[in-house]
Amino acid sequence: MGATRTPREKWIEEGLRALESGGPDAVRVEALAKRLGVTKGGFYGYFADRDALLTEMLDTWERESTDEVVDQVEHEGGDPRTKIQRAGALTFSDDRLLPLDLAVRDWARRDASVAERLRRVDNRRMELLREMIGTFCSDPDEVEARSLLAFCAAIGKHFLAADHGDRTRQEVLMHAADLILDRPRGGPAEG
Amino acid sequence: MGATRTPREKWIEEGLRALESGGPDAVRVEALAKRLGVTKGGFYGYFADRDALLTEMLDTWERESTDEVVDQVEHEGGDPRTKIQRAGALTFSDDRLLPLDLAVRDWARRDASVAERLRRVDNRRMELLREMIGTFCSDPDEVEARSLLAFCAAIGKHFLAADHGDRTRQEVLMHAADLILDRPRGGPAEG
DNA sequence: GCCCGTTTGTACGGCGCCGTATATCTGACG
DNA sequence: CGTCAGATATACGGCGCCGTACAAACGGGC
Repeated sequence: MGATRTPREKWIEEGLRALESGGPDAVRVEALAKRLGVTKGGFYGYFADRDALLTEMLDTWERESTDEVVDQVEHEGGDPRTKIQRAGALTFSDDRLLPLDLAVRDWARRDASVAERLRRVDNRRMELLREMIGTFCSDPDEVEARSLLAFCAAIGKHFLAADHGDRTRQEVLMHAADLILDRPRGGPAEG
Repeated sequence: MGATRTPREKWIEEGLRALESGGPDAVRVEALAKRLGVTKGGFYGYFADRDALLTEMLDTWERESTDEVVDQVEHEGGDPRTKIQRAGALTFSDDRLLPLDLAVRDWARRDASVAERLRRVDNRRMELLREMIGTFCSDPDEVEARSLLAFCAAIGKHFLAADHGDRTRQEVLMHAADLILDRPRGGPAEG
């Protein structure tokens, strides 16, 4: 049988890249093919249509955003606090997951099925935050409020365009983390 | 002269509606025309091209999001704290400005000129937050951190899909506001 | 070297959209 | 009631994309 130059995963990868940089509307079969140095000829052998690709892209994203993060964290070990911080760093690091996360987050505002997936993912992340914050805060209502603030800050900082005078965004965020994590000034930075 | 059935503003309004519900890619001349019960015939009398419409839409948004909010607040009077709270309520109320805000915010991630506009708008809003929070907090670093958190929460809550067990999002947010505004439990809700 | 299934390229019809050119309509005004 | 300017409709060519049909290239097994 002929060698597979452009397998399923390649299309999904390229699709996710397009999603990152241009939203779901930028995921176009012919455009992806061009970027892959191929024509769309092979595409319809793997996917019924464009929607099927979008669905598989979301499957991939959901898996990478939850299971793989959890697996990797569990595999590396460490005390609970370290694990949770590593999970946060993985999820909200600037490399691959974050831009995808922001794109999916916006997409979810316009598509109920995407919103449902995001809900599952966000719930798992909130669970991690509750765990971490629960280690130093006993009031459950306050744990929930602090977790929400931490999550909002982790997401919101990328949707926010304001300046901070002499300070850098990073400095202000560290200070905000001090408030959320209820620790004196200048603690270690969060993810 | 013939009566103007579909003046400039109608196109901009409809364009903003499309932006809200489908992002910038959903702003299509012929689609807008159909929703207005017209053909695109008249459109190119008002606008050079589709980009010109997008620019004017952003002009309108920027004006409504800043000047008009400020004017309206100043006009109604009240003590400073009330004014600032009203500004927040206007900006982050759920009717018209908010969905538009979220759409522009996402758009800004992919278009530098939109990002520049958003920066101007966000800076004005941050200024209001600093003022409000400065009324009860004297440390400037802390004012900045709390303002950022408040802003992130106001934006982030709409991009967040997590549940909160028995609590409602609103309850958790009120609790979070207590933390940000450094007040004992159960203070009045923020916008 | 030759089948044969798989993968890829090419060609096609259709659609929705952009922007232009030109025809038609409409209301104000004389 | 006609005229005229501006607003709108219609028609057009072009483009990029979708999904299908079919033809060409490729590589393993014989």
